[in-house]
Amino acid sequence: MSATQHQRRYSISELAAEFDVTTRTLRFYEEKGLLTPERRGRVRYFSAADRVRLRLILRGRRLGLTLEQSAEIIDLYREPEGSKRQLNKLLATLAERRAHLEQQAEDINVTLHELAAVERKCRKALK
Amino acid sequence: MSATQHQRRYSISELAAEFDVTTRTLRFYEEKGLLTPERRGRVRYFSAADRVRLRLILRGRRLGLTLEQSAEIIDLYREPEGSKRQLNKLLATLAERRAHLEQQAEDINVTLHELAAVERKCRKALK
DNA sequence: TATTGTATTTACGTTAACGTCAACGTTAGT
DNA sequence: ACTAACGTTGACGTTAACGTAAATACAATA
Repeated sequence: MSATQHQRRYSISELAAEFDVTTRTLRFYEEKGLLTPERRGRVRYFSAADRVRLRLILRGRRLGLTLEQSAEIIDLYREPEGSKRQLNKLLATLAERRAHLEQQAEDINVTLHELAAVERKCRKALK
Repeated sequence: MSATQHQRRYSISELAAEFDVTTRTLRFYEEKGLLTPERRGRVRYFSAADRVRLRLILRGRRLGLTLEQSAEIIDLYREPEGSKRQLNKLLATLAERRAHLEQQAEDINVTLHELAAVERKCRKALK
């Protein structure tokens, strides 16, 4: 099925260091069901899939999303399945998310322009 | 100096309704020093300047900023003044903010593309 | 064997950004 | 005078997203 499977696993501190978060954060995300590391004994080992999910979670965090919202988005990434009704609901959710993101993009644009204006004034004042 | 001065004032519920926030929120923002309504007796009356600040705060909120961060940004909008050292520090702050915003913009772009891919799959599955 | 390093669970603490009463005052209309 | 609508000041409650500390386990190493 799949090509060369890299069965690479990550210890909690490894993953924490790579993404610059604490181990507490990773355990917390597991507690919330966002990460599902394998256990060897009591010790956690995170998979490549966990790593991807973590990346998505942190991206959401940078955008000011709650964990629940990030979880919802990650959920969207699964193969779209289900009844016609379910698929339509999924489309609606996607539209909502997009609207949010576009609003944010607009906010960013406006702010960047305003900050640029401040910067010009500032440079002018420096001369 | 200034042109026709609209000395329009806003009651707390007026402003709350316009921006779709609660009065509690506005009082909270005042408490935090982000809004400084005039008082007639005990009653608050918000100025056009307050209205602008509120707009900025809410924009920041949509971007996931804390009130403190929004306050900092609003602060940047005052006339750039002070020593050369102060101006340089201001420039540094501006650069920081811009970096953040550009990171967010990038995150949004990536996410939008990913969601678009999901949407395509979804529409395909609907046929 | 003792220490160091890394991991675990449990559990209480913290901060931001409000929500939610409670008790009360003022003004306009009936 | 009574009610309704709108305002006020406390002050305690709530939720998310971790921080932090305590007690414990296990492995490698000096």
